Amino acid sequence: MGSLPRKIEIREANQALILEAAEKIFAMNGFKGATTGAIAREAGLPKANVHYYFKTKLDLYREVLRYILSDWMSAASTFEAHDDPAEALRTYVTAKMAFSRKRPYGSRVWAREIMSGAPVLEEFLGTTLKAWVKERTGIIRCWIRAGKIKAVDPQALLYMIWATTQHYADFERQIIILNSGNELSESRYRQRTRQVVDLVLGSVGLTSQVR
Amino acid sequence: MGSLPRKIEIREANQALILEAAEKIFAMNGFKGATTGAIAREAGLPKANVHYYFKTKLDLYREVLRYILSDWMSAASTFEAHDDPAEALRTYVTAKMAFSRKRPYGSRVWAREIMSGAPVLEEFLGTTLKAWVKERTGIIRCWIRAGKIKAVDPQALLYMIWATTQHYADFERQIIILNSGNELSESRYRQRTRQVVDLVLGSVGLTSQVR
DNA sequence: TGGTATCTTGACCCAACGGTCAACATACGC
DNA sequence: GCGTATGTTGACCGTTGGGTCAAGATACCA
Repeated sequence: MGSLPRKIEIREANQALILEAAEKIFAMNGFKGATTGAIAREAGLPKANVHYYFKTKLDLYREVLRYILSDWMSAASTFEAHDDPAEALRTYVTAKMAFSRKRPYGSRVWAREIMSGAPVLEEFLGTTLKAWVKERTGIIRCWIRAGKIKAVDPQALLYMIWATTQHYADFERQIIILNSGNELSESRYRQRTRQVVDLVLGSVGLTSQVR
Repeated sequence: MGSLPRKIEIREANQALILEAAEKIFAMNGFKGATTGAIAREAGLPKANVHYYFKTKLDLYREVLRYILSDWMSAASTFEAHDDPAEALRTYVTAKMAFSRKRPYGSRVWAREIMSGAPVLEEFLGTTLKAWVKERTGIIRCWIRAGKIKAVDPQALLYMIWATTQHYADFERQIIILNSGNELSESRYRQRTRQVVDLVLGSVGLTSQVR
């Protein structure tokens, strides 16, 4: 199948397998609570094999976070795709909701890392994310000065968007239980995404055009 | 000092000491990641003493959750304190923000429990909380029918309020790092509380009277 | 086909874990 | 003061944890 040497194929396939298993186990139990044995079991490999591809548990954890970060940043980049605040916010919130749906484990690993004091993500938060926030709050301030949206605190708005969208990943279990044990269907989730968009737009004084 | 027998005094004081320490350690590392040794160290007691007051780690964990729940429910009860939606929402959001400020560890233990699949809280969520949500969404639907607020999805609104207010406890570390390493001062936090209230009111079409 | 680099794995090591226990200390009713 | 119930603690136990290793299997190049 693949044209590249089989050895490399195997290596990448196994690494991906382990990373995916690790993301799930770390999401479930956090860094300290996760065991390399559980990760190996989840991946269907012997423990020693996990340690062959990733020297230590911390190395593996760092790799998982790096993997999540790349997806997070690509959702983040949708923010400035539009000039119009309504369109920009709608696109961003929709992208974040999609991320929560597609990678709930990733979101939970992130949340647990922060709750543990962000020992690994500290540097990223203090540099890349901080710069991102500064830029984005600048854009929001522009919108306010231009009278395009209500005068809200940009950071409070950003945090509300993060919190609300990530809630659907991090608290998925709670949402399911409150929904009588049923997962939100694909169509219900799309509907909910629209409702969240409407709430966010409403919070800055923009009424959704559809209604 | 105390008029009640010293033995009981000692017992309650030690239990409270251990519970507080446990809440912090569980918040930091989750159930599996936390160790009874770490809890004992945090409480300034030998490990065996912790096991004297709480038979197993799971017992202690359950007790910590029960302790948190009582505070959570008292914040929840502020919801129906007012007839006017603006006043009710303001009061509720303010109470939840105060809870996040006062008991950040409790909020994080809750979050971690849910992310682990809610093995212990499952029953509470499926009964008490579910009933609470049903009642509250009913109230919100009333407001909508009466034309007092915009027609938003009640559950989506509730989840947004939970997510946003709990974000200030669960992601405290991230917020601090994004704030150049400084905690939000008491006055900044009060200001932020008002900003969050404004966003929530805005999302349902109510403009804060103050502005 | 033979040699080398990479992959696979059961067995193993030691530290740390949750939990127990027996010996001792303290408080309190009598 | 004396006996008993409660509180305190270092030492200990069996298990599980992260990580290692050496011996074998597999893929690749010449």
